Amino acid sequence: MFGLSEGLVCLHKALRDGRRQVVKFVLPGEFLGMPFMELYKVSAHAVGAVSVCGFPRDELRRLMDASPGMARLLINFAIREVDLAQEQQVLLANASAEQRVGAFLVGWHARLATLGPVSKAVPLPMRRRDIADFLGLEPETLSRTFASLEQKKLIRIDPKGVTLTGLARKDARRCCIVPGRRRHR
Amino acid sequence: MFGLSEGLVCLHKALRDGRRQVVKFVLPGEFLGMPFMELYKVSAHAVGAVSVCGFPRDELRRLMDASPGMARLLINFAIREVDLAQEQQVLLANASAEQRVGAFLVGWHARLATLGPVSKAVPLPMRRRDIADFLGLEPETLSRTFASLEQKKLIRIDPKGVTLTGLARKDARRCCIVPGRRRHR
DNA sequence: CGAATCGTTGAAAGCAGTCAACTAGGGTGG
DNA sequence: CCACCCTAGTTGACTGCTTTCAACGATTCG
Repeated sequence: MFGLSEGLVCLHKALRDGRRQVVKFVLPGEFLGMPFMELYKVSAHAVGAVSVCGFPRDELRRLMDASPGMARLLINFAIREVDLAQEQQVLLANASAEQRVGAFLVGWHARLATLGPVSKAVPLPMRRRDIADFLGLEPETLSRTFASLEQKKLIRIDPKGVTLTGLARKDARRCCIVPGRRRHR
Repeated sequence: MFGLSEGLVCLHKALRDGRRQVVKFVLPGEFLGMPFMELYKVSAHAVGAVSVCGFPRDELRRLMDASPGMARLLINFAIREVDLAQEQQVLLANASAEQRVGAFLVGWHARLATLGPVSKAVPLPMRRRDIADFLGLEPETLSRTFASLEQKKLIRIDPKGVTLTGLARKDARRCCIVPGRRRHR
């Protein structure tokens, strides 16, 4: 099991036909995968330089056997993972391209905010294809959606990221939970 | 935390606009939700008659504190949950309607097989809307896809289920992992 | 038997995917 | 330092799958 101390890692599943499903973007302070997963069913690639921190499985197991608190910690981590995955299911199954992108940008901004103070300028170090594969879209559609959001004055496209000028937390909720209908019109 | 001893339960998230995302169908012998999840973020409704078996949280915690094996058991359960959810992500993000339905039928058949001997006749006790919400489709699309699969002699539509006449395990793989392209044509 | 819901079928529209061409950016070598 | 190349990203045109709206059968339950 590994933890990420610096950089950005992209966890994905290869679909054997060349397409990929990006499962998660891992930020510093988060775990790469689940502990004790015998056979990792996801691959990982670094976005830029990273430094990781390994926990030997045996040692982790000893720690867990010794202190029940450790076990509960890992279970709570697992619960959050499940919840995240299910929220992503909701997004992938029910949201339009614009809703997916909006929810991603707001969520990404919120996650970066947990690492330290951030401005409205949101860096996007990963490739367009990574974001597209995360959202279940094609890079072309992602690009078009960015352009559309910029025309609506909701974002501004920067060299290596975007600036949020109209999207707010509520928009994330609106994107994945609420709005009047689903997709289309 | 609850376990299901008889019947079928449908776990879903309500999206506040009337739509739902069905997260999982729970079969006898499986858990409803995750242990220790403070606030369940999914709802559940029974499909037909069910009998559940409750585990008081405190007792479960004592059990876990007492035996490290118990903790590992729960973590392994959580890992499977995460993997299941991620596989579903792959399906929702990348598969066509036909692939989703095919993968669902094969997977459902396989899960029923773990409960006891089953024939090629697969019962579908849940409503069409439940299946549709699970697969991220509309009931109309699901119905059309069923009809299309029947015309291709891959299934036969029975009164309360379907009979698999051409779908095999490999088709599930083909549906969620392989084929030449993605959706469309 | 009637009513209400569920499921199916039909027709039309829209969003995203595909294919293709073009632009921008980054890195390398001359 | 500039020219070149290669990749990433954008934009355009078009196809088509899925959704939407609507009406029609089927089933279940009172």
